[in-house]
Amino acid sequence: MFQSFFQYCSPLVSFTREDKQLIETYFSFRQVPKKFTLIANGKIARELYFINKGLLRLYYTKDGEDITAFIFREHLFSGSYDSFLRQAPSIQGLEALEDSDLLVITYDNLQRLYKKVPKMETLSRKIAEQRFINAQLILSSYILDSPEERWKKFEAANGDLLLRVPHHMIASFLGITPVSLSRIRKRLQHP
Amino acid sequence: MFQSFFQYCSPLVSFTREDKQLIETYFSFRQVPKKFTLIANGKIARELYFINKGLLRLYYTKDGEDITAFIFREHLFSGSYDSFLRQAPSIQGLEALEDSDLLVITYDNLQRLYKKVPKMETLSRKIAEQRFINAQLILSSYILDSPEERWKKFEAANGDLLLRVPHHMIASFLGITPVSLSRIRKRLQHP
DNA sequence: TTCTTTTCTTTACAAAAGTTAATGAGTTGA
DNA sequence: TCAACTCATTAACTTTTGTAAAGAAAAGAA
Repeated sequence: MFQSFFQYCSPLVSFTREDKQLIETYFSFRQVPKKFTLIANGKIARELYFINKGLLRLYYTKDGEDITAFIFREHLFSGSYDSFLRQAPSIQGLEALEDSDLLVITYDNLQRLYKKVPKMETLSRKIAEQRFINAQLILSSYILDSPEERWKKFEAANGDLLLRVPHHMIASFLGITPVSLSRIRKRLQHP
Repeated sequence: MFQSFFQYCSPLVSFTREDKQLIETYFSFRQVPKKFTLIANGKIARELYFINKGLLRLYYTKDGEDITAFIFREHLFSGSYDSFLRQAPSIQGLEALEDSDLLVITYDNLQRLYKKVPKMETLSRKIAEQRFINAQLILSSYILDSPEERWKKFEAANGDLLLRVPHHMIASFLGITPVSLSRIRKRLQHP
């Protein structure tokens, strides 16, 4: 149950056997079906999720349309961090794109865990840093690359997702319309 | 010298008098002139800067052109975080847009400080979280808003910078060309 | 299965931004 | 002071993307 979680942690902090046993008691396990909404836009994100199996999508809603902010794969932490960290209403929603198995920790439990296991603070700092670096990377791609280049990079890095996720969700993540994505794909097929 | 630094910290962590005195010894003071390069593209960022006075610009270079990634104001931490955190070559440069007064801490000193003052770990985590939230905010503006809307928001939030920073640097931050920014400004003047 | 919904692609047209180049105002520095 | 440079704006033209609508294929529900 916690195997891939501690595998994810091990390059970041070294927990003792006792640490691990304690940490496990602060998490709960949850299975959600495809299309299940974990965090609704406007609500406060009280939980963070480690994905054992499945796929979660973080999205904005604008003019009644969904715009993908990020797609989380298995063996990653996921959540509406912005809302979770500030404990303020979320401007993003989080939903399952596939039937998913999740490890869940609440905000309050995490704060308690910081006090019980100080190394959790280090883990949290490193995850926050990683997420920052990642956000920075995506942002730099928006700043530096054309939509076509962004598509190429996405395809190279996440080719498998193309079979698991509808293209219009990927298009909005790339900052373009499905129509434009279709044109780009056509352009690249017949160069 | 450290007044605005501890003022910045106080909502995040509460340092004791002894903490503060110790922390001060790990920083150094530096004055740099306008146009001074603090971190060159390709070098590893070994330092982080707290801006007592002045303005710093983080930028990418693509095809020989500068593209602004962020503009740091006084009373903020600044640096090429990506490079600093990973201690890997920077894909960004950092330069002074005005004569600036900086508090400087090195990577090694920061690691030592974590051990001496554990609360620094909490401060670092919270700063990383803030920076993540900020990157997220900028990214969501790229995803959700048109260039025209981004300009309006920038003007509303950072109107004072328009007098301190050349417009073409702001244009590249907004993801458009100076020509396009000029058109947008004209369009908004005569609606 | 059959029917409905979702997903993906295509077309034609409109709108916006990029590119290149020219102009003029304002600064900088020798 | 005067030449050189930087910066902002404008124009003409090209390229790209957005919008709206329609049809085909695939997936899901009754």
